[in-house]
Amino acid sequence: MEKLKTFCHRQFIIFGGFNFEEKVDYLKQLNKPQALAVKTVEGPVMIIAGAGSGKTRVLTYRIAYLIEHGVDPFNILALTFTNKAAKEMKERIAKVVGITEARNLYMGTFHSVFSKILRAESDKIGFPNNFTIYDSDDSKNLIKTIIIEMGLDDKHYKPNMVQNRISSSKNSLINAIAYKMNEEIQMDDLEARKPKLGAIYERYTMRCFKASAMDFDDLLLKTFELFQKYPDVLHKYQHRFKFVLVDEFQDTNFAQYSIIKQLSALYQNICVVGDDAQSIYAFRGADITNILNFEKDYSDLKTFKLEQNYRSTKNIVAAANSVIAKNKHQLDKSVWTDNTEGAKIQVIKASTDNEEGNFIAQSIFGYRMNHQLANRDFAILYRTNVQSRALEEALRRLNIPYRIYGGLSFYQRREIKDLLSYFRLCVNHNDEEALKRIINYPTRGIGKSTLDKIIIGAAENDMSVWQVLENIKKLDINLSPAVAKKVDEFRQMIIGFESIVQQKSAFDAASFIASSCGLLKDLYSDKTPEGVNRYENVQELLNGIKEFTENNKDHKEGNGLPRYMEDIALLTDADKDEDDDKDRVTLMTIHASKGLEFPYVFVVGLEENLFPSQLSINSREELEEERRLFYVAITRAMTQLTFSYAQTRFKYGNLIHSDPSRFLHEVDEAYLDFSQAGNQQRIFQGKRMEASGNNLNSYSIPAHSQLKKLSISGKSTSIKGDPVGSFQTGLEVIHTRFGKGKILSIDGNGDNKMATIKFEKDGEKKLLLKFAKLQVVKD
DNA sequence: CCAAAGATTGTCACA
DNA sequence: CAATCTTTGG
Repeated sequence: MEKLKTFCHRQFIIFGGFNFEEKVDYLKQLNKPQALAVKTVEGPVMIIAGAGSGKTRVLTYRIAYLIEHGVDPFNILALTFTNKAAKEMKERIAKVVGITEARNLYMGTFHSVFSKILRAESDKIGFPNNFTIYDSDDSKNLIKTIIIEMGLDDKHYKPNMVQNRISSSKNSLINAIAYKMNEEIQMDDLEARKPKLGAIYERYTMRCFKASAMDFDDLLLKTFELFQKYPDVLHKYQHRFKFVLVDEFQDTNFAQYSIIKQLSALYQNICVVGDDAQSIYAFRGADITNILNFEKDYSDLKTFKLEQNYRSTKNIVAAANSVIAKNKHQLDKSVWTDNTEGAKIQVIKASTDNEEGNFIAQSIFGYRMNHQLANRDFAILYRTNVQSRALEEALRRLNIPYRIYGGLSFYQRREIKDLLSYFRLCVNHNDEEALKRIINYPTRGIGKSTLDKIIIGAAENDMSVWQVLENIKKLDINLSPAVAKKVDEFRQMIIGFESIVQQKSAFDAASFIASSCGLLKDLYSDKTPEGVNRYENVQELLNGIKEFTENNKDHKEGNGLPRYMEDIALLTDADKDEDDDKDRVTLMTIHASKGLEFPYVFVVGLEENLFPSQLSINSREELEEERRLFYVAITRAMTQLTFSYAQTRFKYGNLIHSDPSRFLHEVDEAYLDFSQAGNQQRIFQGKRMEASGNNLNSYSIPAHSQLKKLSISGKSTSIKGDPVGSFQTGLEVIHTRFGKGKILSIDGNGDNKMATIKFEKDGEKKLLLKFAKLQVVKD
């Protein structure tokens, strides 16, 4: 319980250190709106909580307040956005009301809470209680196989697109039947020349059912359907959860909102906490209008606004406000702070992504020295995960320890998924995706054509894939006896594993399976660095299982592998607690940083087409979401904020040029400090000229291959340097594309200086010296 | 059926 | 670039 997360460290010391005697005082620690929000416990309540306004504190104390006023923790449901948030809040509540009380709270993410309910009520919806939860890779694979099976072109029906379509339908509570019956949707699909989407959706649903599997979205959709179809079940949970609290309400989607409404319909003790300015998951179906609907759905709603920011300096708060003011769609609210003025936001300009990394690493090094800071005081936030690489290299060069959150999840790594697939298949034989993954890994002579035959056999006989294996001799699916024998051996191996799983602890079963299926040996024999790494990852997984086994020795539901699998299906690596006491710089995406705070924050890659993302600049809504994301990034910082951008950056192996992000211009200049930004001012001027009709777009050269070639040839100075002045008439030069040529004349000034060059091959060309990247021929 | 070489393609955030 | 899919020769 004492093991605290690095980021909440500070907050915890300030607000969390209550013991039992002190607990009476906690209300005095709250400001007026906070105290009201805590004490108004009956009826529907909405708390609009600005960034850093003590939202978690309010939620924590509200729950503590409920418990102290006689509410049984057993009757409280608190839904959070991440497992980690749930765990942390539980720890904080335990500090106030004691561990025994806190333990009975029902707290978790929507997905984890509803998966538990679905397992408990699985018979109602025709699923076994050991159903598998497909992650998005599993469902994408399945969708892809279905598209191919149906004889459709996967270039036209792109699996990713189909998956998104199905996912957003589910998030809007539209199941396959409703999808096919909805005329509007059918028209849309017809217009998009994708009339088979409904059929794919239907088949996908059927296949998941056959495999006893649910995807993430099913956990919501099926919970809703369960409650809708079985009023008695709903009634049970309504009585059970007399008080419902929802954190990060701005990020709930329609399905989640609908379930909350179902659950709280009887007592109406529903409290939602959120900030419309921090809604950053619309892409995943989150719907800001839930906040507006909430007012409509509950006429006696009481709304509280938390507007005092306790986290950041005046400068940071003001900068954030100046940015978010650009958004049209938002609730009326003004965040302010009593904190000190603080330093201005530093703006760093770098010529390349690598240089950006170096600047930031140096900057961290400098701050740390001058202000006696720890590594954990720093966070580097970026828009996309790929950006972490240059930063990592730079930090490593300066020996600054760091920790990356996100990226490829531990549980998504190939070797981990392989081993987990064995476990999954033991727990649920019908798990088609798990079976496909391991039936021939490690190789045992069951190739693609055999697998295809089995899958077709399953479809033709209306069976699960496993059932085909069970009846391999009876069914005539055209397998040679030798191959059929191999398949049967595989089946028997899994059955053998299953009996171990039933008898032994999770760790004993897991390590037995890992070694006897041949996976460990296969990885061990691979001595490449990646192979060694994979082996270590598997060991790490096994260590995790060992820990689980130890921790659950006395658990009433045992410490076997099936329970472990339920536990981890919905974990992300943000939930893995490891090395938290190590002092490291944090690297993460802005999305992952939501809810966290750091004294020193770097927001990097502030470039057009990166942040805001290229895919978001076409619609006002998407751009506003990007802006909210920027707002989230700014408001993570407590004392010092730094922005940075690079003029060139590698993307898919090509060097591309970038303009500074429009968001940089949206921050009121009064809060920015350009002294580190080189000729930043000139760039702003350039932008203005461009806007006023001068069409010479000097800051967006397309991704010329010349740039790349030149930088390889070692003349990187010419990218950021200023070679424009050194050319004169008569000089022999080499151009990377046009080859050798002679300068005939030069005209124009400064950045617009243009040379007329006669090339040996291509004749006369007029080139802007700034971009031509000419090399002088030396005799 | 398999491994290795070659071609293709994604192209943003996450439970 | 890197992950994934397809082709090819054994």
